[in-house]
Amino acid sequence: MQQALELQPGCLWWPGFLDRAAQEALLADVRTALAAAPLFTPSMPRTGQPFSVRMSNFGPLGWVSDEAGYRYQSFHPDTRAPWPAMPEALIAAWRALAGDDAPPPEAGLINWYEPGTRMGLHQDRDERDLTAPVLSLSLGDTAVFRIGGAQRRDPTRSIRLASGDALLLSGPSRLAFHGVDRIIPGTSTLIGPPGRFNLTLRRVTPP
DNA sequence: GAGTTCCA
DNA sequence: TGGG
Repeated sequence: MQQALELQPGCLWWPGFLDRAAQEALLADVRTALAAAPLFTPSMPRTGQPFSVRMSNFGPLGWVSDEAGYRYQSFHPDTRAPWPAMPEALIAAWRALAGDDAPPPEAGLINWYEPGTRMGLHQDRDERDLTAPVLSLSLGDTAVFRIGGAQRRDPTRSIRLASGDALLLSGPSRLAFHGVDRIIPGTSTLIGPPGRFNLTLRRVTPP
């Protein structure tokens, strides 16, 4: 495995973690899942304003957001069907990068970024278990990703996450604010239409 | 509350 | 393009 870059304590970045063949295989898993659990448009709590990014999920629990709030639930908000199973390749990536003591992931959020979409600076803190790390895998066009500290006012830095890259938020960076400023169309030939899938693996409940 | 832009 |  490649050497990880530690952007800040607990934030590890593996550029090129997945080779092209592994990216293609994982993309096929994503497409299979989306055939059963189509992308949905989340909306903001209280206001109902839609996100620009569309989402789906793998695994027993999926992250959703609507006027009722942010939460994890076992079924698709539109179809009401259970989420597709977590692909073995994602479980293997978790085992390889999250650490031997991390309990298996329960949620595999699929975010689809088209050109012009973004994700504002936020913390991942809807999990009941905030000790397990969060693992992110990128497929397709490069994203301009921004990460700061555990407080919104903390300074931030920007990196470019390319197709096949892995990023882990653990320890002191588990609650780091982060977001996606934009994606850069035409930087990958993996998907076809311009855009980026981000797959985020999380443990939700205490083991 | 993960929505929204702008300035150097 | 980077920063905030």
